[in-house]
Amino acid sequence: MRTTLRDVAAAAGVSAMTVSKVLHGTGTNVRVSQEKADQIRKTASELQYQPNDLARSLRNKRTMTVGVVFRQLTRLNQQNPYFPQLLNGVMAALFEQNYTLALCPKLADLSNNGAVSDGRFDGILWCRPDFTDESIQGLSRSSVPVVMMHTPADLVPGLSTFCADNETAMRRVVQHLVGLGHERVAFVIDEQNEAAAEAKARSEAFLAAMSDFGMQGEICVWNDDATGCVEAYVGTDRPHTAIATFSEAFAGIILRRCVDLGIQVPADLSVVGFDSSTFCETTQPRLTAVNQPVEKMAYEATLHLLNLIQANVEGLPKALPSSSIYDCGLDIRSSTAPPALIVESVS
Amino acid sequence: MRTTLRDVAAAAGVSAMTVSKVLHGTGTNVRVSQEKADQIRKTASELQYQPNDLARSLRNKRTMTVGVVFRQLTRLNQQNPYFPQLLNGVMAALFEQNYTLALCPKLADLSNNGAVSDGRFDGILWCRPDFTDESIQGLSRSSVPVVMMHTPADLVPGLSTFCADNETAMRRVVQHLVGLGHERVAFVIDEQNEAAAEAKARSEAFLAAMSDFGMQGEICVWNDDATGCVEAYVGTDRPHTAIATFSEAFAGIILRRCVDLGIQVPADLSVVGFDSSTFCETTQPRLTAVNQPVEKMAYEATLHLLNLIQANVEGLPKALPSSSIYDCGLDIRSSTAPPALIVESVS
DNA sequence: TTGAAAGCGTTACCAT
DNA sequence: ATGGTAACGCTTTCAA
Repeated sequence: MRTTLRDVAAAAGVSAMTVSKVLHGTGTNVRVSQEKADQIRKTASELQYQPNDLARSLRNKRTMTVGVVFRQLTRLNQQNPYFPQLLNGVMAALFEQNYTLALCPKLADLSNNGAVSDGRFDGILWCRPDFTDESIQGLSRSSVPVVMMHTPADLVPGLSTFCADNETAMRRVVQHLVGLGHERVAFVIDEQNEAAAEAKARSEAFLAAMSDFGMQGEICVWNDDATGCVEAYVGTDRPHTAIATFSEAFAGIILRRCVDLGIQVPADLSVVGFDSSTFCETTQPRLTAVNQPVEKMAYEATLHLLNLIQANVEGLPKALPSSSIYDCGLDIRSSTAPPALIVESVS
Repeated sequence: MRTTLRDVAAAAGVSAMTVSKVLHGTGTNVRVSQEKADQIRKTASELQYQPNDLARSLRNKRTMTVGVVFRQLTRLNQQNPYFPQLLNGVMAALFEQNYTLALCPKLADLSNNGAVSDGRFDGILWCRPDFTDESIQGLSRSSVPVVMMHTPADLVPGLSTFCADNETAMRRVVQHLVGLGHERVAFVIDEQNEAAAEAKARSEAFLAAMSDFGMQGEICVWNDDATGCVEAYVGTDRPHTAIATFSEAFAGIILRRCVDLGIQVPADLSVVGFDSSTFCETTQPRLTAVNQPVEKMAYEATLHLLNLIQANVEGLPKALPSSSIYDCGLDIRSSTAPPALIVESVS
């Protein structure tokens, strides 16, 4: 049996609330004599009293814990630096304010229908942007603050969003590729990300940018092991001379695929990734990629969440949701070059 | 005001406990008619009822959350793969059993004196092996299961430990270096890890192994930016021809330091790291290192913890603590070589 | 098959 | 300056 506040109170010959005041000192209105306070602390220590945080949280409606729901439970590894970057930002913001970080894949289960607020968390950072209409509803009804990462503005009513400027980013990609002389360009999405909110945003931005240059882009969805590479690019009559991808990690997979299939990058095919981390320096060839400041975004999103929580606690009225858009530059490396030869001109 | 179980009960015209049974169905002994059950579920959904997990956990004494206390709050990055590896193992074990992972630097605060069990966690994985006598006491008194990583057996009475076989590992390091012809070898610990439980273990193992070869090893503690390199290794009259380090990350720092100072590795100095991850492939030169299976250890330690939790829940008697020792091979790469020239023979 | 009441451990309010 | 009482939201006896 664990010792409770009451045990301490009994042992010290005072009431439970006196002990509570002394040990957790919320009270301004309640004063305890120094003498008694010392006695209580001594007794608590002798009895090895451990306050039950669950009970405290239940009363205080405060857990000092933030839940992070991530898109996909991937392993942390060099091939996919996105998740570590995200966590770095979140941890930096959380830990300096003594919050606990909870990783809960269970919440990400969409069968939950966005049932997100169950008292365990003071706030939620939602990094899983593929949702259904149902989960969108659930999210916007949440009784605890929710902040969305990688979500275009106004997709989820009432919630603040932190998102890349996909329009400008894709425009830069297209500009770069077209500037190199490419005319047949595809935007390739890995199956895993097909349902992501940003997949739509980037696809549309890509098509629009291509169209502005008087060209027609193509959207492809490929299997997670880039089977599409095999299907479409064996032989010399390749449908595109350049492809942009939804993620850095997927671009990496494609590069390896190209090696397998004897496709020369960038001579035969130019490849552009999304998210430009140190990983891009390690690929063969080094990967040209859109530079999304994931860590910064995560840090600022978390900070924003903490502010919302604070406002919530202080009973302030709900602030209006904000949309933060992050400009993303294009880091040009070695995986893009002019098309080697015009196999067939577009007339 | 959030809707509670009672609101649902009132709306459905039944009692609170009936609702509880229907929605969380613990009861074998209590039966509710299908009709009423459906009605209750319908009402709950209409009212957007969200069970409060805090209250449930308080009653059930179960949070389905495991706290991970780590040694040092470092950023996740390529230069220090230890933490990602650890998390991979922990997550794999936890998430497949639907547990939530909590990262709580607050608990790591030693001022806590090992006050570790506050109801929020069903169990704790302690990856912060530098502790005081006081915290050791606190840990072994914990009312929830605690499993120790990186802790030599029998250091904390009553707790299961998962630890590298430091003795064999250091012996292998010494054997390799001595085999190459080195006679003046140091084991270098970064300040940050000076208090780690394994620092002592590895130091002693190193000295013993050296002694077995009839040589006297030296233990050095260096500043985290390897200032020791500057102090001791500028000029040609270097005290050692080879150094082994406490960690892979620190070895990386030393390698960069050597570049700054014009020390050739491995010609002037051989360097051996601890923990052999992909990082060792990226250093210049590639780093010879002890191969500690961090992810595997973390996975198995977490699994063990979950078993302890399960036993705890089922009211089984406390199992005897176990000590798991992991054999660590030496991955020989390019940072070790025979000493270039004997500057001064040892008589 | 169902309900009432008592608690889990803590804290807030209102007395004294 | 201190104590009694109620409540946070849920579940578990026990009784009907």
